[in-house]
Amino acid sequence: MGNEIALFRSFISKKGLRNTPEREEIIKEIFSSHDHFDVDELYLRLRQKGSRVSKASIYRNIPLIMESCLIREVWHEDGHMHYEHIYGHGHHCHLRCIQCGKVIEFVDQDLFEIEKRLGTKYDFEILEHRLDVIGYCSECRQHAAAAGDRS
Amino acid sequence: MGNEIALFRSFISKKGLRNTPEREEIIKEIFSSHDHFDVDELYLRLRQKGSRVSKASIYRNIPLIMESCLIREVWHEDGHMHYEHIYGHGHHCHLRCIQCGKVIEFVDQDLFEIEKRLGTKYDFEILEHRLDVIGYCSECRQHAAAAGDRS
DNA sequence: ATTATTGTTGAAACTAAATTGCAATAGGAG
DNA sequence: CTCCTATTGCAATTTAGTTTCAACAATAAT
Ligand SMILES: [Mn+2]
Ligand SMILES: [Mn+2]
Ligand SMILES: [Zn+2]
Ligand SMILES: [Zn+2]
Repeated sequence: MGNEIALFRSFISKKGLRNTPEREEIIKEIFSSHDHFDVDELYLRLRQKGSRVSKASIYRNIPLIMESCLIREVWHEDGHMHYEHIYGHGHHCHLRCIQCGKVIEFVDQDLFEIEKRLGTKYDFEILEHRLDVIGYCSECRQHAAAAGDRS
Repeated sequence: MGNEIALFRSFISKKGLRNTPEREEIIKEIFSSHDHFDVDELYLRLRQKGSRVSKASIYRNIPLIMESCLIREVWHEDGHMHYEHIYGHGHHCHLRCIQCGKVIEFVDQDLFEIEKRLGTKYDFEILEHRLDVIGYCSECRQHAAAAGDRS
């Protein structure tokens, strides 16, 4: 999978916009890792590799990368937005540890049933669902138990 | 239901904090409507009723009101956080129209099954789930169809 | 190849949400 | 009532995100 660049290039061209080295650097850096990311992190990663791309350019290009369906917003945390890949990643939801921040991705077919049921009941044309399940992972629960904080 | 005030009062006392007229005004105003709300809106509602409570006090008290389980964060939209009642409101999820902003609250028992399944599979102690289902409501779909935008 | 058009860039200014420092005030325990 | 210290309003600050602007560069036309 190194197709993101080509896809984004053609998306940009089709919109009558221009392919620039900055756009290439940004999209490459985003897809150089499979993790969830945020703007600041991405900016630092680019800088560390010697790129001179500005934060303004990242902020300006993220909406385009979302529009091209390569990434999407996942959650707003610590005062800023976080993103993840869509391309090459398939639909999934998140199980998150409130203590250590661990994230587990999962897919549950029943959610599509629920979606369908809701669409019928409330006469909605449903585009997507986002389920976040939050709690304590096994490590964090063990630590808490050892410390005697919770049951 | 006018019990929120008493509950918050005793929560504040138990924490060794102080009950003030500002806290009373804020909690009363929050529970004077059943709608989702944000800080600015709440501030304006208070001012219109002649309250002199500052925004800083609202920002300082919202975390306490959340800690007392009377309200919670629902979603971050238009650059700021939105909240909703928990007390007197029961757990529910949201179906939202991406076009007009309409929000429908629903409860689906299958979600608790999914929760349970995930807890077992990934060894998590689950605290809660949040499901947002987004799409177009029937009115918005009709308008779009009339305008010939989508199928 | 040259030129014209116009989208893109980095830097800096700006906006708005949320937080914090501070001096004045006021709960509430004793 | 007295004292201790939490809370308040205000203003300053911080930070995410947007916008302005002049220099630049991708692309199409000539
Ligand atoms: Mn993910
Ligand atoms: Mn709700
Ligand atoms: Zn954990
Ligand atoms: Zn609608």
